[in-house]
Amino acid sequence: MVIIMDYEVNLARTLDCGQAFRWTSDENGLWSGIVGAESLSVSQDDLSPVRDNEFWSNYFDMGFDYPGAIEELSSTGEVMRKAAEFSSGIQILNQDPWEALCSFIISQNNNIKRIRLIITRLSKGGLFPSPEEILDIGVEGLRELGLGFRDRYVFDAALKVHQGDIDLEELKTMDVSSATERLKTIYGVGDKVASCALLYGFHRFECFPMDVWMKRVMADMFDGMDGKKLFGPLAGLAQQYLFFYARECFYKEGQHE
DNA sequence: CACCAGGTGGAAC
DNA sequence: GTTCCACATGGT
Repeated sequence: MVIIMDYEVNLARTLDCGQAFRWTSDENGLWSGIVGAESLSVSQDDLSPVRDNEFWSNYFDMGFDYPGAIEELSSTGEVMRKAAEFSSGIQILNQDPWEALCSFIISQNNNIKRIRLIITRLSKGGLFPSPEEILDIGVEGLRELGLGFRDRYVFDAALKVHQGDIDLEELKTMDVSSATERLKTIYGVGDKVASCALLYGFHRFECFPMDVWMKRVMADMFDGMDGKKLFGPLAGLAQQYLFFYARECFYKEGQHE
């Protein structure tokens, strides 16, 4: 028996689940953001600006078969089925690779609120700075923007991209393990940041970022199993669902104790 | 005023 | 190989 679940993009979940850091909503549920040189305001009630525009349709990953993916992930067990159902509507955004890389470098040993704060300051309300602009800001300038000890990390990423040691276009064509190793040559980029950059900036769904939350999830809900092996080509999506489910339900106060 | 946050590099064992 | 720790800074 095939169970068809009704699927609808959930704008708030998609933009506020911790994969992107530059979207804000007003009290009426109007979401505004800037991607590259494009800006958009959109609401759950009217997603047509997304559906009818090639750029935004791609950004919101409208071409991917989420209902099918949910069905496939659900077959791995009841916990995953529940998490996918709870998180249904979250799309994995096709973010700018450079911005995603920087954003997740900044995310380390940091909280989401302050990650947003720093990225907003870096962007000065407009475009996210290019590698060259980061170099121009300089390590001291980055420190003044509140990056803390991550200033050197972002600077080194900018330097390596600028010099061509890291070729973002080439990364798109490389297999995941090679791309991971390449990204890890950046000072301050380890397995977790590399996998976030590849998942959110390069749409590599087999990446399974292991942060403190996902370590808890795999230990508590999956008997310490390897998420990458368990969820395979859809591991990244599974991770996003489980991350959201963990934070908003499973470990939330008053739930499951 | 302590303690924490979508980790990582480096030293010590 | 593994474990421990400093790292800046804004929020609670």
